[in-house]
Amino acid sequence: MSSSGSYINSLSVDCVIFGFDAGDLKILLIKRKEEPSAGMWALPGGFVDPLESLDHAAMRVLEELTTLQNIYMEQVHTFGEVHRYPLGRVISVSYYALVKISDYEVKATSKIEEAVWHPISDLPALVFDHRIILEKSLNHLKEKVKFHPVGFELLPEKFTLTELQNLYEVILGKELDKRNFRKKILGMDLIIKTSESQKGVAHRAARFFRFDPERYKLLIEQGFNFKL
Amino acid sequence: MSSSGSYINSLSVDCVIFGFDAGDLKILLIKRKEEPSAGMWALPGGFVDPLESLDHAAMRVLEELTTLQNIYMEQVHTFGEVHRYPLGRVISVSYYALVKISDYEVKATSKIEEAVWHPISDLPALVFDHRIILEKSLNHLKEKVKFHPVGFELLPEKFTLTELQNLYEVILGKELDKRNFRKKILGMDLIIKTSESQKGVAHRAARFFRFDPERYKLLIEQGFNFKL
DNA sequence: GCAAAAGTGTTTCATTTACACCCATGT
DNA sequence: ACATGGGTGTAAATGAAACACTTTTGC
Repeated sequence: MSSSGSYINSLSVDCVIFGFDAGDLKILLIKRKEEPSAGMWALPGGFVDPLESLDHAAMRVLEELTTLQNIYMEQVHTFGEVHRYPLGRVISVSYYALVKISDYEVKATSKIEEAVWHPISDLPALVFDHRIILEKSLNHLKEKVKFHPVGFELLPEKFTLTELQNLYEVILGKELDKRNFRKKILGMDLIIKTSESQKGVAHRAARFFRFDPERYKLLIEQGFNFKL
Repeated sequence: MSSSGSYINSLSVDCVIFGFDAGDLKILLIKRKEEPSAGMWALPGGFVDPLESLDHAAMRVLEELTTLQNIYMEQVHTFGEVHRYPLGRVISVSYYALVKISDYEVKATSKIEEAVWHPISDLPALVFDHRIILEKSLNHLKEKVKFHPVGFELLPEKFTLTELQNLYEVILGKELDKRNFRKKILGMDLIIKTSESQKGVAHRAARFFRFDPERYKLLIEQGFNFKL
């Protein structure tokens, strides 16, 4: 074992921020303004302050960028290859976040850097090992949605069943049967029919539903397991 | 966002080393000889050297302790609460490892510290936040075994179906039906019947089986999904 | 009235669960 | 001969998958 001495390292967090819009899963990237790799696209990130936790640092990065709060966020993996960053050794703890783009677009005041949503099906080259970080988060998300109702974090408060189905189809990368999907999701008793419907659409208006987190907590306590 | 400056942190890895023996899931703990908390039980761990990756550091800690190599190991989570360690800020990246205790007991030359297997059902108090680190790894393991054939990493090369079933029962924390278990596991075509059987047991001798990793790779390529 | 998406049940098939007795070995 | 764990199949219930037509709305 090493002596009890400490080593100097830089510690950063990088955030993979997922959104869902126009039928596409997207992530928020910033265009770097500083060297190294100025002008290239990168995951939003920053150094961890000496007196903040990792979770706090990740939240801070996200809030500074989007002005959003109460975002679903989870640590994914820590990247510590010696030469992953060209100017010295930097350890990066990655987080992924799920945001409702509809909220974001209203409030965004991205102070620092140019932040743009990119569809995951068409991503630019990323700096350093950010592509790998992204892939790891994406895989994590794909596994997560199968057994936890996190998909709702990506949709507006009120959504149609078709929107929900599209979301799952995009994340899981496969088509789902409409009737089976509705049967299953409604049978779980997790989403509630609202009194509102779409307006001004050139077809039969779809009913809006909303997720019921209280009900979910209760079901969990009773041993319920979400399974898509 | 912070300026591009770096911050000084200590970075360590802590290993949750699982073993299975006498029908019990166990973890390997060391008795600390240094302050702080000398004499208390702790997860094996150590500082990350400036020129080694995180994975390398974790492997090194494990090999120094057990002299084992080619161990199944996986990063779980990074703990970064500001005051988790009393003498200063230390970030800890946790890993879990699965070892075959039967191998270990032959080769062990634990050089540094007293290392003892403790059944998870009866653990001593642990230093710092090691209890939380352990719990997180245990939960991770519980989820992992359901969908990945990692249980075999905890058993000897050759094992009986009853041993395998006991292992799963202990990890999952519930009883399994003998006939259904055998039907399912044999139906996957992942384990091979050897020509050997138990000897000297006071009942009908059980057949030994072994896991076939080549076969598993092949099945994976064909889209097979392990599911217990 | 036509284009476009919403909404709705039944049948078939696959998977999971429940369950009980005979077999081989050592003492 | 008895105690101990090894080994085996079938039937019922549950869950998953396949599948087509009617409804509502805007143009």
